[in-house]
Formats: sequence, structure tokens, C-alpha cells
Amino acid sequence: MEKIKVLIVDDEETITQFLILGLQNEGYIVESAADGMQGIAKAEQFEPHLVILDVMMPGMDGFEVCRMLKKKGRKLSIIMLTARDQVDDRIKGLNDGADDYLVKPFSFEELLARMQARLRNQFPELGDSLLAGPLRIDDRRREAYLEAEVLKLSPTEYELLKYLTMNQGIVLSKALILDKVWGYSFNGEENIVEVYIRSLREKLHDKDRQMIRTIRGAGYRLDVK
Amino acid sequence: MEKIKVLIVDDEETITQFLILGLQNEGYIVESAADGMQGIAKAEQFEPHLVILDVMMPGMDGFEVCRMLKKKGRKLSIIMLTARDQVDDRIKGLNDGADDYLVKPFSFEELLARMQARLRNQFPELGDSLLAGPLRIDDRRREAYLEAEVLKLSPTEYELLKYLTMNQGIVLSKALILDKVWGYSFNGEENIVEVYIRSLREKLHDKDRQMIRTIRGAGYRLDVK
DNA sequence: GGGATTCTTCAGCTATTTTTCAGCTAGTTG
DNA sequence: CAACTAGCTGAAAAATAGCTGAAGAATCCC
Repeated sequence: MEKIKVLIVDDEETITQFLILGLQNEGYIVESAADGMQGIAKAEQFEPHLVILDVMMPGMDGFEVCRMLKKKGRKLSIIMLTARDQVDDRIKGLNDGADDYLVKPFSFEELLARMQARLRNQFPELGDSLLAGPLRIDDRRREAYLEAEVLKLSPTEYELLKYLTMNQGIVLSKALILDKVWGYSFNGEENIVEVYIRSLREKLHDKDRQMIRTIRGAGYRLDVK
Repeated sequence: MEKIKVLIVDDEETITQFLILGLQNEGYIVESAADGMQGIAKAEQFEPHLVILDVMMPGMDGFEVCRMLKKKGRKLSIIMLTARDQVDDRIKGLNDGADDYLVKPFSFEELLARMQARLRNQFPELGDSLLAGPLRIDDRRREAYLEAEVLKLSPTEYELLKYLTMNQGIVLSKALILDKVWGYSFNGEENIVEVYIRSLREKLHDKDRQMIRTIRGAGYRLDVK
């Protein structure tokens, strides 16, 4: 699956930072800009699928940025962020081309849900099934296939394989995998990654480790022809 | 069954919110707009099957919106909402292309009934009976069939089966099921979903759980050949 | 009001999954 | 080639998700 690119345009460092971390953790490619001008420039070059746009910014405000982005004509979803006391009709009306808005403070889950709704609308081809050579992951069914075979995976095995698949060709350290798949709150040893990699290899009939490669001292890499 | 898309155009936040929740809960895909202009823009992009349209709105009023929507020529049902003292002849005559109207305040059940009537007219292929392999749900009669057998289901069992059927092939978490079938105000344990799944399995003669599958750590999925 | 049905809770059980661990293997380095 | 280290492995122990039967509560219908 092609990764989804998200651009954040907000002058508040705290929020931006929070969003970057959260969204990257969800597997999005994230870039940010601190004001409208910058945002437009970034968008030009980065070509995001979705823009998260603060209404209240110094210089060009969110509405203006929104109009300009939409004018470019590229397929693009925009979600506006606004403080409770700034919800004016322009937002409610979504007149300037925004697709949705969220009132601060919002929960991260709320944002994710809205984003997914938007993306499903605009880019139905994304998000559904993940491909990597003979491997396919259908996240809606929560099933993984090797060629035609349905893999029987435990929850953690599934998440791990999904993470590897999303990052095929890239070396992932055990520490990183632990973070992404087990979550930051896990405080066991890295050995558990080795244990799970083994069971994945078994289920992928990857005895000679051609598919999930061990990069000694660095981590693991999913290689598919 | 293809899901039915409903667009709500109303400037009253309370009503909109109420309708969104209620209709989503019924399995419709819902979007909303707060005024006429926005409504037309949303309709363009969202392509709803049915529009619920308030007559009294700032700016463009319901009649105008109605005419414009109908002019687009796409197959589309429109239900107008109006206050008791605004019921004028234009509405009664449904001259501008609206298909039905409701006087506020109205009961949610009333609205659902009208919607279903409209949808049956315009999209006979939708709305009537839900099919999933050997399963069929006739929502009008509120009956479920397995092949030729009529299933004797309790109200909750029926709703649960309907929700699973509408989302066949997709993993649904217990939390989500709880939300959609029991409603967000329910605050019991997720165990109740397990209990109901069991009784559905029993009534579907699904002892080996091929039909309603448990996806450990994720939820349940209705699989039919 | 009372009988029938339905809803909800609960605790024990089971099967699966997760985690740990100790010993082992195989690269790497000097 | 010896010493060292990273990663592998099999198995045991711990934890947990989901299943189940039953019982009490709530609701419906006559």
C-alpha cells in the first residue's frame, strides 16, 4: 500500500509536535509547516493526500490557505482545526473547500477517525489492502495471505507482519519494532521480537530467511522480489 | 448491500447532531451541511441517495436548494423538514421536487419510516432486503431468514445480525458493535456481545463458527461464501 | 399481577497467546 | 583460532481473551 502523506500547518509547536508523533506512529508520512505561506510551499513539493490546517495563524489565515490549496486542483482533503470560540460560519459552511473541521481540544482518536473517513472518500484505493510481493494484508478482514494461502496469525504476529509489510525494504531495529508493535508502555526485553520473528518466519515458510532478513546489529528487513 | 448515503442540510446544530447519530446508528452513511450553499457542494461530492433538508435556513432556503439539487438530474430523494407554522402550499404541493415532508417536531421513527418509503420507491434495489449468502434480512418485515428458514430472533439478536450482515467480511470490534447495536449510552461490559454472538451462532446453526468468526484480539466477522 | 420473554451480569473454564529464560549457534574481531 | 557478542531456539510459566451455563433483573403482554 502506498503510504498516506499528511501535511500539518499550525503555528503552535506543541500541537504540531504532538500530531507529528502520533500520526507517524500510525504509519502516516508527516510533514509540517508553521504558517500559511510555508504550508502552501510544502504542499507544492510534498503533495500530501490530506492537510490538517489551523484556522488561527499569523499572516495568512487558514481560510486563505485552504482556498489556495483547493485552487491547485489536485485531489486533496482538508481538515481544519479551530478553537471553540472561533467556530464561525465560514467553517461551519466549509465554504472554502475544507472537508471537515475539529474543535480544539480534540481527542487524537477523533482526529484519526475523521481522517480515515475523509481518506476513504477521496482515495478509496488507499487503505484497503497492503501488498508486498506474494504477501497481501487485508486489514478490513484482518487477514494476511501468502499467495493464495490464508495465514493463521496471532494478534501480535498479525500486527508485526503488517508493520514489516508497511515498511518492506527498510531495516527496522528491534527497539523500533518494540515501540511500534508493542507500544511504548511495554517494558520487556527485545528478545521477544526475535521470538515473534521466528514464528512469523515459520508461518511464512521462510526457513532460509530470504523474506525476513536479519541484519546483524541493525534489525530486520522484509524483502520481497 | 450497498450502504445508503444520506445528506442532512440544516442550520440547527442540535437537530443535525441528533440525526447524524441516529442515522449512523441505523447503518446509513451520513454527512451534513449547515446551509444551502454548503449542502449543494456536499451533495456534488458525496452523491447521497437521500437528502434531508430544512426549509428554514439563513441564506438560500430549502426550496431553492431543493430545486437546484433536482436540476442536477441525479436520482435523489428529498425529504423536507419544516416547523408547524411554516407549512405553506409549496410544501404541501411538493412543487419543487421534494418527495415528502415532515413537520417538526417529529419522532425519529416517523422519519425512518418515511425515509424507507422514499428509498423503496427510488432505489428498489436498496433498502429492501439485505443479502449475505444464505442469509437474508427483510427489514421491512423485520425478519431474518437462513435459506428458507425464518429465524426466530429477539430484538437485540435481530439488530446484531443486521449490523453484522451490513458489514459482512469486515472485522467489527466488540466496542464498535456495542456502540452501534446497543448505543453509546450503554455502559455494561463487552461480555454481552460475546453472549449474543453465542446465541446468534446457535440460531444460525453455526457450531463450528465458520459463519460468524471470532478474530481473537480484534472482534468478529461475518463470513459467507 | 403474573407468566413469558428478553436482557444483563457473573464466575469458572478453556484454549490461545504472550513472555521469559537458559542454553545454543553462528557471525565478528583481533 | 579464541573470545565475544548478537541472534536463535525450545520449552515452560504466566497472562489473557473469549466461551459458557446459569441466575437474577428488567420488560413485555395478556
